[in-house]
Amino acid sequence: MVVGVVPDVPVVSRRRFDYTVPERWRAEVRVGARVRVPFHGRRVGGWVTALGVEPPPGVRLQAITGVSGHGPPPAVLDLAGWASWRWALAPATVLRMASPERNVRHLPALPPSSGTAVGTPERDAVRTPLPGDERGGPPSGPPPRLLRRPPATDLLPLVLEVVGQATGPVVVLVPAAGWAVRLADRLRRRGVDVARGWDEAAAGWPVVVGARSVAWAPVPRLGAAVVLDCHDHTERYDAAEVLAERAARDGAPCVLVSPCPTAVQVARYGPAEVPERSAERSGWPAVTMADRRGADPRTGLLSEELVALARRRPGTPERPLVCVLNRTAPLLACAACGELARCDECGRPVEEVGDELVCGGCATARPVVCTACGATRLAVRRRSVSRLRGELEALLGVVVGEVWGPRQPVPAAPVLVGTEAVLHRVRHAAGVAFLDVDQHLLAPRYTAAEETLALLVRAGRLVGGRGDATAGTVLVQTRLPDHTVLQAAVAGNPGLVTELDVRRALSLPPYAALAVVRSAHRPALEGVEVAPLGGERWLVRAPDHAVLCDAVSVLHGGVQVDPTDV
DNA sequence: CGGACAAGCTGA
DNA sequence: CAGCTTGTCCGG
Repeated sequence: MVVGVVPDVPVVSRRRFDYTVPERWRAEVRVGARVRVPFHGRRVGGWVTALGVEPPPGVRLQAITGVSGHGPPPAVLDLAGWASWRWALAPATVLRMASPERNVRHLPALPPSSGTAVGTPERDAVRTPLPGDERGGPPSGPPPRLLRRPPATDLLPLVLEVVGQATGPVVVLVPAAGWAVRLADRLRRRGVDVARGWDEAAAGWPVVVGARSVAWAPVPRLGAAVVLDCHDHTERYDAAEVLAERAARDGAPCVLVSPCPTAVQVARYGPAEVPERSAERSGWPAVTMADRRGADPRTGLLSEELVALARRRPGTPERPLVCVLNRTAPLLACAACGELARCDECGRPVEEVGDELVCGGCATARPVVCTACGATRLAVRRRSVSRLRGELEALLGVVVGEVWGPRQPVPAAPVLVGTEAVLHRVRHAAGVAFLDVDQHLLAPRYTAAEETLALLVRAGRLVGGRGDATAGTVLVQTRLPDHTVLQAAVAGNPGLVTELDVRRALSLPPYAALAVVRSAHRPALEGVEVAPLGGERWLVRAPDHAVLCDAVSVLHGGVQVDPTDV
């Protein structure tokens, strides 16, 4: 018996290596199984991707040295092959995400209430080896649904509805592990059997709930997929897109929900199903703006509106007033009128280089003149974070705690100051104040507007929707009060964000597909546009992902597809 | 990735 | 030319 194995060594995992299987492991060696193999003088892990293969002539095969346990089922192996093409990742990198953290030798029994198994692992299927992006037409299922639901919506009824209608295992993808635990508990209280780990998912539990990696859950064939907060993006790949692709392959219904679907998702899945205007508005938080254009640069972060908010809604350690401030590059503002100095072409902040203002994004240069009032003196708007805490304490007369890192404990204080990470560390807030929301809006990334809206969504969850009488409020301090993201948040209407027009004008996704390649020399790629980004980084642009991914597939590493920091 | 081996550099 | 660094190749 000869099997094809993908070694758990990223650089060589695009190739398949063949091994013989000694008699004692034949029963355990399935497609997807984790095995140990001798490889180039050492032993490494690997995944069986094909059974009964014909080895190339003239190679003397070695035998596998063990079976570690279960691995991803055949459908997930195929999905991993697609994902490694789609995001230019080594197959081993993707397969690790699709494999259990600890070896799983035996699958547990199914829960008693679920009666019959909703999915049985395919034991002897013979699959095409990785990489394998040549796929047959998917079974026709319903098209994915993109639902826009405001931040304060309870999505349990929606999940229960999908679970109730599904004819196979349901995978629910949520944006964070804590959310997954809470949702799973609530589902169990409603009598739903939710898998507690990789092994139970593989055994055929009817519902699997989790963050990112649940997109790779070892379910042989999906009954349905649900993605909550589908706008939430991950670093190397998009888990929501993985799960949607998987549902399409299995002909399963897929529901993607978000308060603020991205422009790319609207282009891919069609316009979102939008709730009634007043219902959506009442699920968004009450957002007020503090226009800081006329503010003194030295007191620019401490507005009257902030003081009023602290008076009106004094925080408690359980429900603090949260102040968000990003520690990023300083911005330039007009010393006379306070207008931010931005690029005429693309609107991003500029830096002073010699006697010119140069755009950090498109490198367009212009003279040092304020476009609003014509003054020629600009002031650096740099923040001293340590000073801010003291100023807030003096101004508000209460203890102010700092939360800057993801690790340190959250201090028990009625007022907290931190970077946007603080929004992930607190569950409830009396109010959230973005002390300088322009830092987020003008971040040098084309997704800055969408990411800022997503931050306002997070803030909205902490304070509650304006339809709730006990809810808090969100304050945004800005010199860009006309920005569509802020207008949309104030109106509780994400439909006001006209991101697609901007993207079309600048040939950005979804009107193009982008990748960043790290290389000392200009990469020689066919059929795509290559432009230098500086610092050994190159921007690759193609009309769509198929062209882009095919082009960069000749490179062996240093490729990031769908980067946001360009 | 990491070992094997070849080609290139250095100092006596 | 030994002894070392750097580069290239390749794995079943």
